Amino acid sequence: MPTEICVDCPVREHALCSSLNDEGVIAFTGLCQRRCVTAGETVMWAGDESRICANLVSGVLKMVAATADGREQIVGLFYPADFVGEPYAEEHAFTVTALTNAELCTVQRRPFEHFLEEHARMENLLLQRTLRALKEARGRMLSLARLSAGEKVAGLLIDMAARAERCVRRPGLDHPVTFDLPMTRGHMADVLGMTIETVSRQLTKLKGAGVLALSGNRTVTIKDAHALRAWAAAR
Amino acid sequence: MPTEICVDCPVREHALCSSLNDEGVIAFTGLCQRRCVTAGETVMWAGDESRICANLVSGVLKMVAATADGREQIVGLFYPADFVGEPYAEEHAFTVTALTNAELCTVQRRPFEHFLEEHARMENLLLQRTLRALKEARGRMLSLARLSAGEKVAGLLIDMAARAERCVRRPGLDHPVTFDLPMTRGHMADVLGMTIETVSRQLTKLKGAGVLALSGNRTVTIKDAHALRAWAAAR
DNA sequence: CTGTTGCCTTGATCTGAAACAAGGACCCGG
DNA sequence: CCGGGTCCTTGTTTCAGATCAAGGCAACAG
Repeated sequence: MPTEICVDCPVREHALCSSLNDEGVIAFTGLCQRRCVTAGETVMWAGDESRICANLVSGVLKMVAATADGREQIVGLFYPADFVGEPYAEEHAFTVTALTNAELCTVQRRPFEHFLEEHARMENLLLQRTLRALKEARGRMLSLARLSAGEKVAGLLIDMAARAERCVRRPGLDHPVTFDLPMTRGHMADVLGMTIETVSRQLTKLKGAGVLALSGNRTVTIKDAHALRAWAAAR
Repeated sequence: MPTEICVDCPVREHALCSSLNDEGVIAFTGLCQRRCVTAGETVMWAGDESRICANLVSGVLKMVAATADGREQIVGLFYPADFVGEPYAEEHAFTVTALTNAELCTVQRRPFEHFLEEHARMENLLLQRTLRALKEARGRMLSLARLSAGEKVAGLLIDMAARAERCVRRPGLDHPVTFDLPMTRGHMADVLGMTIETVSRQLTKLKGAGVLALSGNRTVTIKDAHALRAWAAAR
């Protein structure tokens, strides 16, 4: 039977742990440690020794790549149940920072690698997730390199809406949908490889075209999902 | 003892197969089939069912992502010993095409997935390689989104020189090094998210600055590796 | 109530790279 | 030797998005 730390875990069915039987969960729990971080706190620093990995329990994290002179690019976002960290790497290549308050279930990297050896189903699930993350990263390379500002913003809105929807409603992105952006304009710019000003202008343009309504800085209503998709594909 | 197909395999020590003992190699060989492709031939089509995976034996392949209206971005290059394909995916997300004549050692996807289950060391090696590919893809996201044309070209030259060097000489990228570019200007542009013209102009600029010498379309001499690195980091 | 701070919008200007256009070098087949 | 590819370079023009600059607005502390 799973130990106490896990019984009320909100991501028990979705995180890597879902690959384990009760016995496995008990063994894994012995290696894990819960950790809470506050918004803005950095969990892993690029260049530091890769000592821990983690399953994200709640909150949102960003992974940031940076040039020597300080230009930054968000190269990954992590949501609850996602796996974070770089097993088999000696040091972290990127910095991981909390966008919101967050809760992590951390494991030491070495013991985790060893644990994988003995739990093939978890290793396999990690492989499948890594392959999916790789596919997603490649898709984003296309987007960063070849889409216009308008396409990028529209695409990101669709992604975020889908993710927000999945939490509250069944899928199907049609007819007015209202949700809160999980990030600031600045973070959107960092994800899309643009500047804050350009993101803001594109949102204003979308509003002017009657595709969106904006209220406050964070709340968005998609008034015309069809038009938004067209915008994402062609503008 | 490995079967005939493998005894003279040039990547036997570097491909996924290196994780197998002789027994494993024999079993794996039973699933494999050699296939030769000519430059320009497409090996996997985006949208097609994912039916095969492969180890690249010789040659170079590109993986291309494309928008609906035809804009393209190379999201990965494959060199000998690299693993190509999308296990656990129902269909290919990207198109893979040979840049040069190439030789592949192909496996049916399903039997391969099944084989992995029974050969944990190969699965683990694939996991490690996938993690490394993911890290590389993320690094390229930074480059695509935030570097200038000059930085991108200089960086790619350094990468290609390092890869060429590794084949002929010991590492150490100092003092004049001459090598052949493994791709056209057009491919460089597709990798870097730019146009042919801009690539060409940057090379001309590098030549003018005395950092490079160009002879013919493909042959490059790095005359000042230090300056080239500076160019990659700052221009 | 007021000053501060963080986040967002909007306007004006600038600029790097794309787009467009023309021509050169090389290769190959006939 | 010629004609037609393919690939590369170079010049000119154009434009999307960056940069610079100025406020607006809400939340919050004092």
